Amino acid sequence: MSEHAKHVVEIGLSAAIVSVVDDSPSVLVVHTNAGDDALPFGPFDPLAHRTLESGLRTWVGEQTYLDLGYVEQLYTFGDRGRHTLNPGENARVVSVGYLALTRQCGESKAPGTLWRGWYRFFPWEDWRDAKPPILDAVITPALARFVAEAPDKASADARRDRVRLCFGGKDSGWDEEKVLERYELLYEAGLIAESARDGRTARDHILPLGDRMMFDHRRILATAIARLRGKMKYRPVVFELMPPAFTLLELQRSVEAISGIRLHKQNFRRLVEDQGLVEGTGKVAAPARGRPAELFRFRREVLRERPSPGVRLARQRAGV
Amino acid sequence: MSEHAKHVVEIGLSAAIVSVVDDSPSVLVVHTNAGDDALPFGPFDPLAHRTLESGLRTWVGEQTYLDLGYVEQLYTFGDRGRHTLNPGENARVVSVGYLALTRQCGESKAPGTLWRGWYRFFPWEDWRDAKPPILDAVITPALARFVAEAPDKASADARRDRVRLCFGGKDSGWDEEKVLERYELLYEAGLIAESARDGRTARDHILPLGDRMMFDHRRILATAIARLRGKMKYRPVVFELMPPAFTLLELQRSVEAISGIRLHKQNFRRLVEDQGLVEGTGKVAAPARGRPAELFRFRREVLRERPSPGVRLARQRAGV
DNA sequence: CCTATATATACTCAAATAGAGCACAAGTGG
DNA sequence: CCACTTGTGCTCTATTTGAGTATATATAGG
Repeated sequence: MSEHAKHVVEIGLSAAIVSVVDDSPSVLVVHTNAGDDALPFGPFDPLAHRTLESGLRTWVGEQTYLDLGYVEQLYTFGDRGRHTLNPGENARVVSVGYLALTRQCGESKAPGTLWRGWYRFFPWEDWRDAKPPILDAVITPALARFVAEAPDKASADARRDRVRLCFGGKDSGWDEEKVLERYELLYEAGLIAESARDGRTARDHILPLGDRMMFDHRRILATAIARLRGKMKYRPVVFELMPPAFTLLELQRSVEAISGIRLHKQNFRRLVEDQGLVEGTGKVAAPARGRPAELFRFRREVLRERPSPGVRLARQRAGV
Repeated sequence: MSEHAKHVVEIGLSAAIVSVVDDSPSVLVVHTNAGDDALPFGPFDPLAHRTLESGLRTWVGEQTYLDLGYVEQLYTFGDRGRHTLNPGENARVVSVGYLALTRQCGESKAPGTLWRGWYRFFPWEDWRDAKPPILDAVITPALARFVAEAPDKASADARRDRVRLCFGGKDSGWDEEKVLERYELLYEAGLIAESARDGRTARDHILPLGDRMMFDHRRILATAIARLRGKMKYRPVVFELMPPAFTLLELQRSVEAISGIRLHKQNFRRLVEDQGLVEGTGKVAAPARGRPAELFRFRREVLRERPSPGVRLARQRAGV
């Protein structure tokens, strides 16, 4: 071994592979023996692959039979204690998280893997129907306790501000992009399963706040959701999740599914059409009920025309 | 060695440490024997450090005697051929790039390091005085050749669109955030020194387009500039580069230095003050010439009040 | 002292964008 | 036909952004 042996680590690649099925944004998970879901992950072999991304595409293709369309690097995590199976074990794994989008859905063809709606892991992130009840019922009181338990006043103030910025307050509303900030706050407040697993808090402090995942995979998924929610607005990435032809309502439902909020229908259409993101096909969809809608397709040309084409979110006020 | 030996790599941490001196955004570089500048970089020791960032902070502190304020991870590069010293050598280094901001400037106290204005590496990125002459003189004709040399029409169209999106065209203007896209285009078009070094193009194809750097460090720096130019707009990171008290013009000059464009003075002040980013100190600056300006300080409270406080760019039209 | 010049700061005005809603069209199932 | 559902066109207003005018306060030089 070389004198640099102590610096030697393994690179793990984790992928949040996302698809949208029936208005439900889903992520491909590996169901493990431990009971927890994990994101598909594999080692990076620097001899076999020229880039990290090509390494990722290869083993994802082999393991999941999926052909990834859009792939984007999220973040590289090196935290000890967040990636070890057993607390005693010395972690030498650095994991690079990726976001990948794919159109294919339905049952996963790979053994041991399945599609899971991502709000199972983040029930407080889905504001489409209403404010998620878990917020008032569980999270807000628990965070109020977290503020109250602060060692001194300055620390309490800081905690209070952080809670308000993450989860909104009287004046400030819900920011759907702060997925990671919210998860990290809950983790650091010692309220979720991973906090106890990583030895940050006592087991009886834990609340039932969504399903836990292996390693730091719930954190990677939070990063993925946040990135997708943000990116959607200035890059036409939603269309990676849509079939070749779709109605504007279907498109809107996908955007709503991802962002977790309801949009104003007319304004959504205006923004999408004014930006030249779609073009009509002339055909109409088979109407389940109601007036049949025109089928649209993505206009690839926008990528050349506009500097930052994306689906701006035209929020719909709650209760309308 | 374990059976995973083939997956074992070294992690290198590279940092673009940025400061602004006299309206010139600067980056700390290590002057190497090879003549090229390099970003400070060092190995990551997973046994000594719990996180990648703490590892970075430690050796940067040791090597440069700088106390880093703001630190942000940029991207993890694993490309073979972009990080090797010699083309024959088998790269087993994955480098994690970081952006760090620091107020301290003046001469660097660390031996072998010095501050360099970053536009030395990207002369086409500084539009403050005028459109950089290198664009019309060198870059535009070279890229026109790149388009003309495309193997077929579809490829030529794609190249033309890419050039226009990166460098602007008749209708679309200059997007100061596309630093990385522009660098990558020049690299892939085989026009810059690194392209030849990495064996992508012949040596006589290379044009004098800014100073080259070691490894993929110019790419990391491009990523850093792009990130900072973008982040500035929705996070108050500029203040990490400002002294405790400053005039609004000094603040504007710093923002202009980083973004590489001129701003509209009155609108800049309106945006900064309306957002509550600064508060007057009551004192006034010693006037070199002209009416003395009030000294302001950063209002830390905005971090608690506003969801995304940042310095919006109120562009000044060229020629005014 | 007066003027040219440079900077600071207040305020106005128009264009573009975003947010909310009304009205009506075109289908389905009873 | 009616109740209901979805689609589509259009209006109205508030806010934000982009650009410019006007005026205040300093220095330097004749």
